[in-house]
Amino acid sequence: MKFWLIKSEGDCYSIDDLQRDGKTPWAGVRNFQARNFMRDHMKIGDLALFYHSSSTDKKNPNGVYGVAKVSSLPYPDATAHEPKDEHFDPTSVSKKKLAEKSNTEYIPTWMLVDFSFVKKFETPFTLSEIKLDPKLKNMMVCQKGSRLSIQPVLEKDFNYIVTKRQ
DNA sequence: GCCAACGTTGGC
DNA sequence: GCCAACGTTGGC
Repeated sequence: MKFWLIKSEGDCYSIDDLQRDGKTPWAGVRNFQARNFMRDHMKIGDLALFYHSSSTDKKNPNGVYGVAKVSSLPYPDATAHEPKDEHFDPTSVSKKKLAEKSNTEYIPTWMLVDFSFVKKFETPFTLSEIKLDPKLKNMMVCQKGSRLSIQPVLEKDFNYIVTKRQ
């Protein structure tokens, strides 16, 4: 079993949205490294820290707001082929057309997994808290310029953060 | 709103 | 295959 950190902009899709929905497809990831983690390394039951990024609201600082769980096998991200979608990817569409024309198998560019709600922390474990804690100094998320929206997390770091919020 | 970091694209 | 240009992320 592995552990992850998944980022979402809090005012775009928050832990509250996930709690309400119960489960959601993690659509819109358009970074190969992040996709590879979902497609090649996640297993059903893996746990992830749910991180809110890019907050401008002081009342909702950036940080870990709760826990989510991988709840599906990887499958194609349909939003990549929806022209109206924010994350529409014309390159992936032409790849599909080319495959159909040449009668070869189409391998979807973008794959995702579903995440289901596990818990919401009573108080978020903020980014500044992570940065101040020497035990967490190696976490990817607190390193400068770390833009990766899906990151692997060490089990000890995962447990440390979750335990501190129980 | 600014800007550093960094992934991706495209010309050569 | 290099690298400049460009777009996006995300912290501040």
